[in-house]
Amino acid sequence: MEYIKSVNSVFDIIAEPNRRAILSLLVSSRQSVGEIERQLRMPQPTVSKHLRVLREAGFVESTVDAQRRLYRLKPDALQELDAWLAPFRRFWSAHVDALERHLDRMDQSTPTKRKTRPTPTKKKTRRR
Amino acid sequence: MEYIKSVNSVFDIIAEPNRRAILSLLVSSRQSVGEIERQLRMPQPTVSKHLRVLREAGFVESTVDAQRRLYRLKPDALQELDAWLAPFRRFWSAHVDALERHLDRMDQSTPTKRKTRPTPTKKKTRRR
DNA sequence: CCTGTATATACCTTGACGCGCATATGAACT
DNA sequence: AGTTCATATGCGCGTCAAGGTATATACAGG
Repeated sequence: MEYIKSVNSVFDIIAEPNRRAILSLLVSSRQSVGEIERQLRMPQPTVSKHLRVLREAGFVESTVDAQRRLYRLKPDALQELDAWLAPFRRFWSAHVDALERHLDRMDQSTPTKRKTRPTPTKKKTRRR
Repeated sequence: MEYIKSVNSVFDIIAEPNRRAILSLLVSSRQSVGEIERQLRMPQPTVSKHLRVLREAGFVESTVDAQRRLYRLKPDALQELDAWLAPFRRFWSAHVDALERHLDRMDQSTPTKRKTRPTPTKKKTRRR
């Protein structure tokens, strides 16, 4: 009948590039299997298999539309990942703050070359 | 000499439970290899190999202290993951808002069974 | 009913990765 | 130098998951 799928954690799910592509596609709107197949240019069995994994892991859900199945994202799935990430977010934001303070001290101790950093208005996460 | 490790993306890195454990351990403070080995009860070669992967991927860096090597987190590494997550965060927060509005409407349309939801003071992320 | 379309599943192969074990490298100390 | 501690690396093995191909299921329309 059914074999035990050992793709357990959120991390295993999103480790697969094709699955990430599917998720990123579904975040904008719901899609049928054929639409995913064409947009991502991957063979249909591949799409179906990944969709099955995503479905059983609670990342997506499907509704039937005659022969088609429309897949859409389920909200909660990725929140576990977000939660895991939280401590690290605190960690690196602390470091960004330290860097900002350091640069601010640099700024006022070297009055040459102004205009390098505009006034730090809001505390914003720095792009890599 | 050196063989190319095909563990490329951030997602592959954190797909490994032991690596996640190491990262979670390092988020609080820097640790030596031996300390990691003992705290996580994993054989030393395993620790060293995972640390190598993490180091080459830019997640950690090491400083030498005599025979020991102290490993610490590098800030920026996980931000790529955070960035990838952003669209989904928008997606699910929209859904949480919709749910809240729905529940609020439920609340005032069914005056029976009060006390189930206390007054929605601040907009807080809902636990899974 | 038969045919085309849409999606799912079964089987097989292959390759990657993690582990265990042994060993190498290197530093400190006697 | 020899020994011990700390860490890194090389090798062989087993496992597991992804991909390809073929096939099954299911629905729609003539």
